[in-house]
Amino acid sequence: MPELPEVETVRRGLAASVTGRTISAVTVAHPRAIRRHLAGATDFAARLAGRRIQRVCRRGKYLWLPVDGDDVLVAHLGMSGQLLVRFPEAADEGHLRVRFVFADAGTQLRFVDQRTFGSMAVEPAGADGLPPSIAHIAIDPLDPEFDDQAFYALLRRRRTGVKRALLDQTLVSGIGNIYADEALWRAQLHYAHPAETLTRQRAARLLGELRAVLTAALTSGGTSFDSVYVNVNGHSGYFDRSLEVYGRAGKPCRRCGTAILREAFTNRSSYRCPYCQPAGS
DNA sequence: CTATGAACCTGACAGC
DNA sequence: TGCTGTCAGGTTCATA
Repeated sequence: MPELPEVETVRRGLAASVTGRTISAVTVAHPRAIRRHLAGATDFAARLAGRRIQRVCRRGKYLWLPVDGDDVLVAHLGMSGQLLVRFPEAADEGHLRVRFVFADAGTQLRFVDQRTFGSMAVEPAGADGLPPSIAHIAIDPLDPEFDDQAFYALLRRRRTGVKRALLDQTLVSGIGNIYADEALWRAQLHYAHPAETLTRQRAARLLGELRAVLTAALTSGGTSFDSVYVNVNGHSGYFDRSLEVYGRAGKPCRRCGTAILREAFTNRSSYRCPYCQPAGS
């Protein structure tokens, strides 16, 4: 599950259902799902068995679960990963990759991932409590520690288009293709606007719109066009109904009525209103 | 440093 | 009913 609102929805679900639980057994059904755990499946399972989950944390699109001892279980959902809380008798999902059984609960945690771009790993926590493997990931805009002024300065130092900058998880995290396009539409910015020439006012407007759209999506439980993006109970969010540009090629802009444009961008798609977000804007 | 493309996978869908 | 091509909320690496 991709972007910040969807991952945060999963984090909240996990926090409510697995915090304080002790893992009794871990089964890795597909080695690719733990490819970032270099020591392999046996070691992965052994390092979690008998450990109690203390919390469920998130930065950007990454989740991590500190367990007793000094280890953390790090997870990234990639494009199609799901973390599901299921009763043991529920049939295995077709793309079940890792199963966590608890000693003290009637449910299991299952990592299901069709495309296997997601992955999990266990590692020792860093000095700051963050998993070392995500030290390169910037803080996200909903984090209370986010420094707006520092963000403007870093943004204007980039010699690239503003959307590219937003998608760079080392500059600001949690934003993907949907919410980048939505925030740019709200801020009336063209995706190729050079980051270095953004005025402070426009950068502030953009950051404000980013926070607004991420927060609104979170309230709806995230964006979901199909059953791939679901919370821990397997239910979809409904923010797709509130999207202004993403996926709306040819449909009228909700602000001016002009047909929304879809253009190739970095091996994927970018959506914009040609009137509200013309080249150069 | 930035930019591009490809790679990693599976499945859904459109068009022929 | 196939088949082929295209596309998908991400990250990372190699090559210019």
